[in-house]
Amino acid sequence: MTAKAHYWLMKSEPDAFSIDDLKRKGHEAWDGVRNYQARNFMRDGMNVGDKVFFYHSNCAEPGIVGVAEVATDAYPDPSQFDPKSKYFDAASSRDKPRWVLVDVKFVKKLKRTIPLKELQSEPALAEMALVRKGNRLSVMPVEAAEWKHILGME
DNA sequence: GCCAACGTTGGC
DNA sequence: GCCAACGTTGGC
Repeated sequence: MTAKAHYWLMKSEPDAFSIDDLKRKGHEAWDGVRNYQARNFMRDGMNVGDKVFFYHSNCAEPGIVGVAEVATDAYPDPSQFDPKSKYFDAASSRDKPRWVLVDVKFVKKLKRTIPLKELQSEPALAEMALVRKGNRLSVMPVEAAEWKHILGME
């Protein structure tokens, strides 16, 4: 794993866990990721201190609402071992955990939501996975130039 | 709530 | 290893 700093975007449904929840709690174990690509980004790409855009999905105004920071290295997601959890995975074992998570901590709320619509209309962001049709990744990398550009839209 | 897009599963 | 069926995501 390289020590290169990365930027990321992580999606959450505000009904389940919003930027205000993160602000109130200060930090959160980002459990429930059950997609291999998203897992690999957390496991192989993330470093403590990396900055993360917090994105609200599946809501009235989807968009980027805040900034968080990676607070831990990846470790096994405990919910995969809990038969009562909706994230339980019977095919995973403690010896060979299939799913990992990182903790994220609150950095700030943006002054306003930057709506998906605006992100889609920015030529500088056309390459982002987020704005491409049909994308469903819940954890994705963001280029440094894209990061700066988006912060400039606040 | 609808449905398009996409990942995963499982029959063959 | 193909691919149809199925489940999930997420914008609208």
